[in-house]
Amino acid sequence: MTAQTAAPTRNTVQRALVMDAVRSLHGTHPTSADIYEIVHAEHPHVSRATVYRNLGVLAERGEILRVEVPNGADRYDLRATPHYHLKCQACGCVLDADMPYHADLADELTDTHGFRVTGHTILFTGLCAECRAAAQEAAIRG
Amino acid sequence: MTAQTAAPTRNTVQRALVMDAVRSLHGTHPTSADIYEIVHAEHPHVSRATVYRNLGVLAERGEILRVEVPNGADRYDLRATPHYHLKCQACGCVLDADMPYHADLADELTDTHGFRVTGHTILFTGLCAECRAAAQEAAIRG
DNA sequence: ATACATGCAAACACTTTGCAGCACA
DNA sequence: TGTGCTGCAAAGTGTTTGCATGTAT
Repeated sequence: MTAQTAAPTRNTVQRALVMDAVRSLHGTHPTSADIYEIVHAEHPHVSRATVYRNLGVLAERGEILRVEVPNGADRYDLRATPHYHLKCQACGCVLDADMPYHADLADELTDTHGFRVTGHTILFTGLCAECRAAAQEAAIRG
Repeated sequence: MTAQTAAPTRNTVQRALVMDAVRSLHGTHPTSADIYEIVHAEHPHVSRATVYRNLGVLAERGEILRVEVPNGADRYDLRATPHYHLKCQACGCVLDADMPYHADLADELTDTHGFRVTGHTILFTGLCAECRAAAQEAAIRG
């Protein structure tokens, strides 16, 4: 095992701005676009590429959590402990799931075909409260 | 409840070709690109849009299963019973997980915030056998 | 006959990248 | 003072859509 070279990082203003934006949007599972808008509103010179790059760096460092959503933009959050998510099929919003984390879920795998499992995600799908209400409205009107 | 209008579908040659391609690739979790290539090789006039549209129709009808993979192309398979998947972080390949389906997993949710859960997916991540071997090779060489 | 389906190309959403200049350590 | 970072724009990937034409029922 060679010495793990620490990821070289500089503390740039832009990086701090991205981190601040994520912090300020804590709990809303913002997309990179949301974060870009926050940062860009105050500092118009900051580019989208920089936001993406810094979100990547911060996620790699474990300072923020990247939630990869199928068929939708990646979302970010401060919460670094593993947990699951709910995604609305209608509006695409994402919520944290209030449910214990199954750290040993991979133990249930009977045959991994040589695969080395390092983690897992669970995504619940359905309709959020708002979209459920909207759907009901629409049903009533025919 | 108004009568559920059956999804109108015609049995076109193109639809059959897409279905055949999925069948022939059963077990490999092909992407839409894989399926398009198969179909297009034999029938060059078939367009990408048609393949996408038909994959959508077939998935909606339940004849095939759409596996939505975060940060990667959607994959399709014949197997219609719900099950979980393994995704290699290095090469992006997808395998079926040999693991019982937790039909009542959503019961563990203690607070759904008004969300009506209709389903869930579990995606295990890690390294497939091939990429594991490749990584080891690389480590030995330094 | 008439919708649904097709083919084409353009648009779309999200993300990455090449490159020249800048600035943190 | 050098390498990591930035901004810009362009390219890349995967998918959808507008529209005129075709075809299954």
